This record gives sequence, C-alpha cells and structure tokens, in this order.
Amino acid sequence: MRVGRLSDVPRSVLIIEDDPRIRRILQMTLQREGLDAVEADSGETGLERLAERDFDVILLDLMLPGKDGFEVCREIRRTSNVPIIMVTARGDSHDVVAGLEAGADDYVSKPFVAKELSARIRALARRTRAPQPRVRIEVGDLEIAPQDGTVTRAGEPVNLTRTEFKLLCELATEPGRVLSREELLERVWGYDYFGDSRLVDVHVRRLRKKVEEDPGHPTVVTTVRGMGYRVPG
Amino acid sequence: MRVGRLSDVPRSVLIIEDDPRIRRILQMTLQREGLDAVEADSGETGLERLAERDFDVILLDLMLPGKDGFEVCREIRRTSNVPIIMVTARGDSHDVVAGLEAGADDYVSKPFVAKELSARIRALARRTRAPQPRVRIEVGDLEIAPQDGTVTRAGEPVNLTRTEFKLLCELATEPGRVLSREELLERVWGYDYFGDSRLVDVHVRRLRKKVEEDPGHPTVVTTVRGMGYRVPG
DNA sequence: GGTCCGTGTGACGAACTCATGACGACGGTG
DNA sequence: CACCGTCGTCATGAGTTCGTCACACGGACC
Repeated sequence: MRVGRLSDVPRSVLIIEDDPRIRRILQMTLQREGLDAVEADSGETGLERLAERDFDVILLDLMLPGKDGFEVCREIRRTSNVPIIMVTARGDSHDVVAGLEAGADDYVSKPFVAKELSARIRALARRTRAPQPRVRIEVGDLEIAPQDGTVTRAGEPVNLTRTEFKLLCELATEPGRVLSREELLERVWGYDYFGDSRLVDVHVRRLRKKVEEDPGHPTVVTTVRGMGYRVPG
Repeated sequence: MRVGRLSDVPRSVLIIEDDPRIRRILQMTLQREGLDAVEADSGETGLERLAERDFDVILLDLMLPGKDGFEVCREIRRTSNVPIIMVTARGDSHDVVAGLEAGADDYVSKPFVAKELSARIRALARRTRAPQPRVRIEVGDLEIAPQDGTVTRAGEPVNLTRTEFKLLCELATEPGRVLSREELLERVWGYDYFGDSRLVDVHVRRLRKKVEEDPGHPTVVTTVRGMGYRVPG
C-alpha cells in the first residue's frame, strides 16, 4: 500500500505522458513550482516507477499508446489510492467522466495553465492525504512498516495481501481509536465503494488468521461491538 | 429499530431540485438514512436557505429553471466551500465536467441508488470537514474520548455498548447541565424514535453498573428527580 | 403512617451483531 | 488450459444487546 507523505506540500509527482514535448512542459512547470517530477513515457513504465517508490500525485495522460490511460488508472487503483490527475484534450468531457469512473480524482485540460495545474496538485494532495503514519508501528510482537509494505511477527515476515495490509495500516496508525466499518470501507476500499460492510468483517478475520496468536481471542485487532474495530493503544 | 448515528456523521443536507417527485424521493431517502434534509425548489430559494443556516452537504440538480445549477454552484462557491454533489442525468458527461469546473465536489447520476447516494454524502462530508480535535473528557477517574470511542476508568478500559457510550457522551459533554429524558432520547436514539422514555432509565442503570464505583450511590451520572440526569460539573 | 409519583431493579424475548466456513468470480501464472 | 491466490458475497449459528414489562423502593406530601 502506498501512504501519503507527512509534509505539508506534496513533493513528488509522476508524469505518465507519451508526447515528449508535453512531458517536458509538465516537468518544467512542476519543477518551477518546487515539485520533484519523475517522467514515464508509457503506462507500463509508469506502473514500474510506481512499483519502485511512492509518489504524492500522478499526472496521467489518457491518450497513451498501448495500455491507455483508463486501463492504467484502474490498474493503479488496484494497488494504491494515490491521487491521480488526468490530462485530457480540451472539451473531451466524455473522457473526463470515464476517467473519474476509472478512479481518477481530478483532471486538467490541455493546454493547461501552469498555475492551475500546481494548484490542483496541491489541493488534491491536501484533500486525499492519509493520517500521518508512524515510520514503524509496533503492536505486541508485530512490527508494521507502512512505507516498506512489510509486516513481521517476532522477526518473522508475515505475508499479507494488499487489502489485509491496508486494513491493518489504517487501524494501526491510530491505535486506541475505534474505526467504524464505514470509515474503514472508505479508507481501504475507497469512498466510491458501496458494497456490503460485512466485507470488513471477512477481511478482519483473514487478517487475524495471519497476525493473531490465537485468532479465537484476538489481541492485535479487537472488535468493539456495535462500533467497529480497533488496535489497542 | 433505528439506531442513531455516531457523532461524526453529517446531519443536514440541502436539496436543490425543482422536480417535486425527485425532490420527495431524495428527501425520503436521506431521512431514512438519518439525515436531516431541507428542500428547496429553485436555485434562488436554495441560496436563501443557505444564507439562513449552514449545511453539511448540498445536493444540487443541474437542470433548474431560472438560475441553472452551474450558476447556483458558482454563486455558492463565492461565499462558501460547503461540499456540493451534483445530480445529473445518466451519461450526460459534459454536464459533469462543467459542474466540477463550477466548483462541485462530486456527482451522482439519475437514477441513483439510495445506498450510493448516502455513502457519497457521508464520504464527502467526512473528507471536507476539518479534523475534529481530540477531546478528552474527565469525570472523576473516568476518561472519555468521544472520537476514539473509548472510555477508561483509572486507566482500565471500560467496555460500553454503543448506546451506553452515546448516552455517556451526551451527558459528559455538557457537565453540570441536566438533560431531560426527552432530550436524551432525541440525541441518543434519534428524533424519529417514539418509545417509552423509561428506556433511558434502563440504560442509565446499565451504564452506572459499568462506570460507577458504587452503583447504589452514583457519582458519575446523578439523578435529578423530576428533571432528568446529569454529570456533575 | 399512608398514598402518590417518580425512579431503581431484575428478568425475558426479540433483534441485532459478529465470526465462521464455503462458494464463485476474477486475474495472473505456469 | 488448469492452477492458484485474492477478493466479494452469502448462509448459518452463537452470543450480545436492546426494548419492554412488572414490581420494588423511596422521597414528597397529606
């Protein structure tokens, strides 16, 4: 799972754009705004970059050769909730809606105004930022490293699925606090998910199976009846 | 039974929609979800309502007679950053884009799914709200953290049910003030609950059993004969 | 002391909440 | 293509919580 940064302003932006000229313009625009921009010339390389490290925001062109922008967007959303801004041709409103439905958070139209672009990046990063994760969270003999995406128990690595890991992170970053199913659904599955909230139960159970000493008497993720789940502080 | 909601959910929604049938459906849908919905049949009256009081979320139809939705949206945005959800016809992607550009935060398409609608409202309100300060209320050796959903007594966690917890929170957030049974019923059980007010007594008793040193001589939640209950300030 | 009204107490069935196991769908991989 | 891991949904059952009731208790007032 990708977790947002701690600082007040976003620092890193990943640009996924095939046209070298536009990419260059974006790059310089952002750099002038004090942002660290990394370029990718296709959806595939973009996903690779994203696998290597975290970014605060992703700028995604919809008209890409090979894997198109929507596909890339959906693919990113499967593993991350990093804010995505689409880059579209002016007036192509159908693309915008399709992009939003694919999981993008905002969009800018070509030709874009530099100031507007950076303002949107900042606004988006501010709105979607996750609560500050600690560098390393310890719960009993469990050690969680949100940035690395790893969990170890008594030194032994624990193999969690992406959903389980995100769930654990959300709970563990606010120890002592009870998180309702609604809240967890929104944070882990995204605000536009409208399925059964029993889904949380199932994943908590799967998570417990892997991290709890005795899944029958959980100590890491405890149930607060009628309210939700909590990692004891 | 309809249980009232936890305190971190939005309460009030302003519906700006000219079609009486749709307005009615929206109203009932939201009410069933425990939201307080106010109706406005045109952009003008909507703006008036908004001038009178605050809302947590605004539902705005784009196809309005007179002042259209975009205009209303821009007008609202000049004075307020209240979350706005547009209501659009299915597939009308151009409107969606124009609406977002006018300052809306999200959109739903007609026909909408009740569950989705209320989920979007909740999610939007939660995201745009300023993070609530972590209040800690102390009553004797009792410590209440409404946001965390936890209560401790002399450091030891106290296991309260949802109803007991809400009841205690309502009383403890206004120490010294006597809350009548009717008032407590409305706040804890919701304004749409019409039952025996003796219900409060029973839950006060259950609450006392868990938080009082000597439930026979309560010090945390005291009875004011003929008036109601109070947490001594 | 006796009566009345408001409140405390214990008990009970109904409703609800959650854990559990199982199933099918889907995508990735060999 | 079959296999595997992950995910979302569902049905079931156990345990908890809730709302209601009948009755006991105890001040207030006569």
